[in-house]
Amino acid sequence: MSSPQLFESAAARQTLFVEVVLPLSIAKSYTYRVPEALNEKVKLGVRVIVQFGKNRIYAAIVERVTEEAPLRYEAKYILDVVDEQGIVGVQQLDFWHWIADYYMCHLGDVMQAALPAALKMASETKIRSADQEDLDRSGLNDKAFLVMDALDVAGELRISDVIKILGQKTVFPLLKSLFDKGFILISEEIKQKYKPKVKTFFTLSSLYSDSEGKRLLLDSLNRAPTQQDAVLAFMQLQKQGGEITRQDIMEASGCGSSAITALIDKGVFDVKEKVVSRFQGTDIVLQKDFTFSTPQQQAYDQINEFFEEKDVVLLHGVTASGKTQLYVRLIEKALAQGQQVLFLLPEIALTAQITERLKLYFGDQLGVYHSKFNDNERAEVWYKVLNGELKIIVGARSAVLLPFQNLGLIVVDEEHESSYKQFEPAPRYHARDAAIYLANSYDAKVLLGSATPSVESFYNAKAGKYGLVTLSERFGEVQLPAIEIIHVTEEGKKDQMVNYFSKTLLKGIEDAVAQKEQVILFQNRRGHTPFLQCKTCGYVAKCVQCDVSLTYHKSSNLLHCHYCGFSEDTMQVCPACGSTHLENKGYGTERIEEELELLMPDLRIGRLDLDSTRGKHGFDKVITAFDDHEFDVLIGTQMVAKGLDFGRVNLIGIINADAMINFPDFRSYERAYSLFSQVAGRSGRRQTQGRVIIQTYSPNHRVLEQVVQHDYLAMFTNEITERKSYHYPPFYRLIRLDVKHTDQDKCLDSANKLANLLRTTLEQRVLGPEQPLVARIRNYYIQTITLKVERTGISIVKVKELIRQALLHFELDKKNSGVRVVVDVDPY
DNA sequence: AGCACGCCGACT
DNA sequence: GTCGGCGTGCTC
Repeated sequence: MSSPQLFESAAARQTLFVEVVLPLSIAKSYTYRVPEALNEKVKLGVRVIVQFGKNRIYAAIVERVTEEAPLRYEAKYILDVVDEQGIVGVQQLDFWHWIADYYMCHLGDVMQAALPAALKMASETKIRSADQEDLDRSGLNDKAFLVMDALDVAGELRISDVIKILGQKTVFPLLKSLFDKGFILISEEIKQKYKPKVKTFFTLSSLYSDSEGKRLLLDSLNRAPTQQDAVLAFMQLQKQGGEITRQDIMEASGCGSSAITALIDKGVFDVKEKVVSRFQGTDIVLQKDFTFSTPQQQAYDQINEFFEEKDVVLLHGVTASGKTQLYVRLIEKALAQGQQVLFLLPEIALTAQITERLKLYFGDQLGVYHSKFNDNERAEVWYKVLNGELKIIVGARSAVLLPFQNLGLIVVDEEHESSYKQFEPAPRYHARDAAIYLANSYDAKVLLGSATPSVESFYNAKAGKYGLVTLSERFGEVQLPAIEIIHVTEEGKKDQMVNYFSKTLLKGIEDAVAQKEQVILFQNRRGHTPFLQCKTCGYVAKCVQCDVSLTYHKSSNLLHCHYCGFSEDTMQVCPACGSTHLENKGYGTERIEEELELLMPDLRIGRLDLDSTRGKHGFDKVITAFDDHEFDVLIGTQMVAKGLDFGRVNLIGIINADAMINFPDFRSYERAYSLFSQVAGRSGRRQTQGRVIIQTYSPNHRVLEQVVQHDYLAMFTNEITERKSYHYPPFYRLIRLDVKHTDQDKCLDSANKLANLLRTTLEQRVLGPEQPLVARIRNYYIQTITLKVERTGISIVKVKELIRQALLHFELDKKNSGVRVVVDVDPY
């Protein structure tokens, strides 16, 4: 028997291999060999530097460490190990696998979505002149000469720079020949993008720590009054305690930066660098002392009771019923047990208001995470979640992918929101559903909250799969708003319409503003005019690469495509027939704003849509301005519905309800119901009853009746019967396959082939192909195949396996080459 | 995702 | 004849 020492050294000499996840959309998994010197360093979840392909270098994540050498090929060596500790744990890796499996995408896709860019690291190939003076350049051709000239000037060039300089794509052979001849050096440089933020702090040299020293110091500076001031200011600051920066001293003394530099040179100040957080500490006092109302207390008790036996509880609470306070208490409870909490919100938009409220309660234990944050900030949150420094994360969809350690609770607020689903690119995951899986793996609990739960969640609750808790009383006895329906056609006949505004709505706005109240107008369409049509020949301005009409935007004075971002100059003359009779058809938020300005010139109007809220704080600015009563009226798209509380809003106008209701999708009624209810919920928060005016062409539509009656249950019952008879979720699962190609015929042809392939095994579950609403985007024609899969009889795993097989067959057929297939599981 | 390889049309 | 276009296939 060998001694432990001997055994250990034998292990160290063992050849190790690592299976890694590359940040690429690739189906295969790759194995690298570990140089002996790095044996101790390779661990699950650490990043390793690997060369992949000829000259590309990536930071990959170790998924498995093994002693088995790959049989079919010689493994390349890993070049280095980046991290001491894994930046993801076993649970994250398992979660990544689940997402890749369930949503039918590659592990690399999930890695791409999960890691902040700063942790992904990029390889940048750089070239440099070899500085060999004796080499004769006269034999070089023009292009090579150009490259060398540029290198003399710049010193260093990236390959992409060379491509620009030469104006051609293939530069590699040229660079290779230059390299072979010894003219240049090619270096592969990995740079770590994440840099911690460092601040410089000042302390007084230890020579002057006692009062005698201080006196001598000040005396010695008699002939340098500015420096003397600086030192005095510093001493003053020191008394207040805390860290002192150059900025602080400059502000307190009024001296410049040079005086301080001089003092550093004299050895008066010691400087030390310290890594600081990018997030400002909150000095806000925590307000922990609120008390529940009786219904809140009951709901709280019920939730906890359900959590004893169920993993998920749905909290159905009408707007303003005080859900946030329930969340706060539940979060506190999880924190008390030393657990982490994830609080999901549907959109960046929402975070500002709720985050502020939660920050009031939880201070620095709380971190915020969403896509509008810059990479360094995101990487910082990542590390703090990993090491447990942050206990609560408030974030949008991608926050479920953070490396939690001991998750105890996930709150999914506004769980019905469709923005929890990612559509482009893969992974096309639903954050609410993924959260439920994730919670299960941590043995954590999930609380879904909504005033208008999604039909699936409510069904699950009714079926007993989730606990169901209802909060039906509005906090502080606020009444539900009174909702009026305006029949646009009838009003038009009675001459009661002014363009798109009914006189009732205009009068309502006038009255509200006279009472110093505010108004929100909802029109779910951005831009000015959704399409421009020639009155003479019927020509419509269309996007060159998509099958959609271009929307005129007044702010930019351009025609924009909302699908691909294309824009072009607007026209005065019809390009088809030369007629000048161009008609503006339809209304977007900009046009509503414009016409309202004309009708009521004294009104202060603000706009809230994608265009008016660009930039990190764009949304907050508009919201704050409205909250400060800088506007009387806020015109917006569905952004205005997202759970914002404004004290002075008492009238809501929905300009045109029909577009939403008649949208061709199985969820359109459900969506319309929740959107209208959420919008309506913005009115009448304080003493008075709010008022909602809905303009429509179909006043008797059942959804509108249900909105007026505030009857969620009626909507649910209706929907659930329809879903059952037409084979939709929650009774059937949907999987959508989009077939895309630049050639319309080939697209249809291949789509038919794929559908037939699928039908051989999945039979009548396969529907289509059919042309989607927008048949071409970015020059790609699209055909859609939909699978409806029953919940019993066949396992979803089996179905996905059959789809994978069909896709494999499909790709083997050369005739389908160049055709892209996008799979979307639960495409809603 | 890149990037090389390979096969076709428009020019020095 | 070659340059450079794009389609196809591979990367441990």
